[in-house]
Amino acid sequence: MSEPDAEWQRKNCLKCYNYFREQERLRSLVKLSNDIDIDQLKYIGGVDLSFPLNDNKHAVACLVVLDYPSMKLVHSSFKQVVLTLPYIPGYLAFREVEPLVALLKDLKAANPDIYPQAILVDGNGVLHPRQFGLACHLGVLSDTPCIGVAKNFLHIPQEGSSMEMADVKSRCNIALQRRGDTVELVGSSGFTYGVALRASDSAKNPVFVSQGHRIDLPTAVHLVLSCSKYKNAEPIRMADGLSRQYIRDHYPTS
DNA sequence: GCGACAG
DNA sequence: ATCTTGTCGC
Repeated sequence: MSEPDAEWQRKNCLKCYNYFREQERLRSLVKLSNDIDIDQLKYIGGVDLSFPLNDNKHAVACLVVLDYPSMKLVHSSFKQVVLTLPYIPGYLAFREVEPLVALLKDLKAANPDIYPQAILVDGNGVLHPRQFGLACHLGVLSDTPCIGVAKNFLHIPQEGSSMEMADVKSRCNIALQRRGDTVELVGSSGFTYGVALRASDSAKNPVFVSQGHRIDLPTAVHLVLSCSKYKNAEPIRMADGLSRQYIRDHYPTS
């Protein structure tokens, strides 16, 4: 069963708001060189949103800060969100980025000492049709180093067979044998979108790591791996779990 | 026209 | 994204 008016809604949103052009404008502000010195890293952030069941109007955004490298939780904050847009592949940031920027801004004002030197974002960075996913968007708007960590592969239309889902999957099945193994995601244009990373021995499926802002790819991969006990890196697992907990406690069961 | 598509 | 229990393996 498909959803005919989801398609209708998608096309109208794009026409009305020119999100495509907005991404192309902000893309020029992304910095792909490295600002992170892992030896000096003290705090690492994680962000995520959770949604109540049978409710497409509300969500809860969560920011966590963990001590590095102990991965102990040192901060968590939440923001309730009223959603205005549907989820559209390639335009996730327009649905999620604003509350995340607000949470970061509030933390910087209230407790600058624990403001994270880097943030892991649930979604993609430059692994994106216009090389400007949520992790880039959040990084640019907050001027904070960000890394995209996605649990699923986002299809990149114009980049040939090496970036097709079937091809990526088969390459991963062959190359990703144990924790730390990676597969490079390079398009026919020569652009490196990111890597598929096996973050734990027990998780067969990889995460997709890409540069968001002010970080290079090797540093990003190293950092994600060093935060990973399971498939999902601890900062993201924590933000995911706590925002879900918040939903349970603040919204009626449907 | 259909398919493919982070969360 | 969201629902859901136990269960298999180290």
